[in-house]
Amino acid sequence: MSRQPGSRAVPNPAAPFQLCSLIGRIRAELVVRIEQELIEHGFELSFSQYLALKKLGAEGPMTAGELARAMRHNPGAFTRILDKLEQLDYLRRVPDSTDRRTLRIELTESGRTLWKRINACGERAAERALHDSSDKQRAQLHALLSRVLDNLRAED
Amino acid sequence: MSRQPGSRAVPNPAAPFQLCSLIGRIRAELVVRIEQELIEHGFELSFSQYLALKKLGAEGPMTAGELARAMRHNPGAFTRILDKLEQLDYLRRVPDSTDRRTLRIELTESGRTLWKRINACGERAAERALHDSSDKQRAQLHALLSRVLDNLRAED
DNA sequence: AGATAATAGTTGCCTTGACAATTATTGCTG
DNA sequence: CAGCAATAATTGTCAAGGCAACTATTATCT
Repeated sequence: MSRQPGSRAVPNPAAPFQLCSLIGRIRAELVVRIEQELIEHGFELSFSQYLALKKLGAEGPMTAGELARAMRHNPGAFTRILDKLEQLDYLRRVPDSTDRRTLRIELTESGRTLWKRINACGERAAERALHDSSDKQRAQLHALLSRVLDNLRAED
Repeated sequence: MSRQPGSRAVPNPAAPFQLCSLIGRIRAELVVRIEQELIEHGFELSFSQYLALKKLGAEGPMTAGELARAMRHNPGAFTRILDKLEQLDYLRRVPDSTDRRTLRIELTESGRTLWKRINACGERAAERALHDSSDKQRAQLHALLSRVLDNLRAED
């Protein structure tokens, strides 16, 4: 093996900034870090379940469709995530009084306490990623990434 | 629906910079953009197949294991990706002369021409993401993200 | 009002990827 | 050199997610 895949990339002006590769790797590492944190603290949650609880806790009750769209998850797969979390008694599907098609998804009491604790797992992972970045650098990164996201979401 | 999930996040100093969420969304958007580009140009490739061809084209022949590790793919799943690409005649599994366990993965001629064309798809997606960023900003972003990645990869 | 379109959620089917076990080969150690 | 550990790739099995079809309910249009 003659290469060192883990080392910082050599400066290569021809390569037009491998944004996709960097983003992909960071995301993968973030996911495994958060999953590790969850396991180490005794929470048996998949990453998707973690995301759903996090969103619900942060933004309060919402309909299943809203939550699925917020997580960029298709409704079919999402139903099953809700099934599991409801079965574990972390959330409830409450029928809406005005529209009998929709379901209001609420955290239960144990879901709410769980949320606070898994939230800390995510923050530890983010802090690991950013521990040597100053507030100014974090703000820069946030601004640059936000613009990238907006560009990617813009219609043609 | 009272929220506008697509709008820029409100400035919330309490939230410790949602790095994970931003990265996740950017990655998801990048993937769908590249897949769109591939489809629009008539290439029927999955994102993983695209990544494998891209890596092979950029770095030349390597063993299956090296390629799998470079893509952070486990060997089992990777064998099947190779199966398909070999079946489509984009690459060859060449036995190594010195170690009969390893396979040297090479692009075929048609794989090489395909590589050049799909590479352009990826670059268009990246350019869309960064079109309004200056060279200096791109360099900043690259530096900040590289440090984030290094931090995440560091052992405890 | 009645027909039709649109929306919310669920289910079935299929593909993709993760993990463990397996086979073949090579390196190491006494 | 024999025996054992390590490595490369493949295969089987399973869970997660995407997509399309379906049901129930609500909105729209004439």
